[in-house]
Amino acid sequence: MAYWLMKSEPDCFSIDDLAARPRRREGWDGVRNYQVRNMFRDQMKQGDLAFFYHSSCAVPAIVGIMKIASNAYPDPTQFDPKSDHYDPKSRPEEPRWLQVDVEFQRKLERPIPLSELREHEQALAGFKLLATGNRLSVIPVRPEHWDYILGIADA
DNA sequence: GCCAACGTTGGC
DNA sequence: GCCAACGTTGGC
Repeated sequence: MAYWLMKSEPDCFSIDDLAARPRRREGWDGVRNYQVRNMFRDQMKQGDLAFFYHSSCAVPAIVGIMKIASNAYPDPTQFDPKSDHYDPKSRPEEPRWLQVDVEFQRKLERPIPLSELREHEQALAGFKLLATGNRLSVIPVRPEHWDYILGIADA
């Protein structure tokens, strides 16, 4: 089983929004980045766990945990002309973009701000969230980093 | 295949 | 709102 971090702007979709969904599940749609698409397709599996990260907001932070509730499948918004994520170049018989379903697990005891994670640079060496210029909305998390971050949350 | 221009992300 | 970093596009 693998661990991940997935970003969302809370003004758009927050962890509370996920917790309020029927069955606490939602499709993680709208990803339009090939690297993330490939991670969905090749590496992410149902049953994996992911941190929910709030980005582009007053206090960017890891706020909770969700479970990957499906394997990758075509993102329906790419075929919807009314969607902000519509991609006219993608064809249903050859979908370009994938999504997974996610299911709320729990919030952390407290949000762990990015600024606080940076104080643990040494323990979290190699964690791509802390790399400058990182813009991927889905990031793999090494098991030891996952455990370490949970330790910060409990402290 | 190169690379300049442009658009987007996301922290601050 | 600014700007650095990065991805994508398109001309050649």
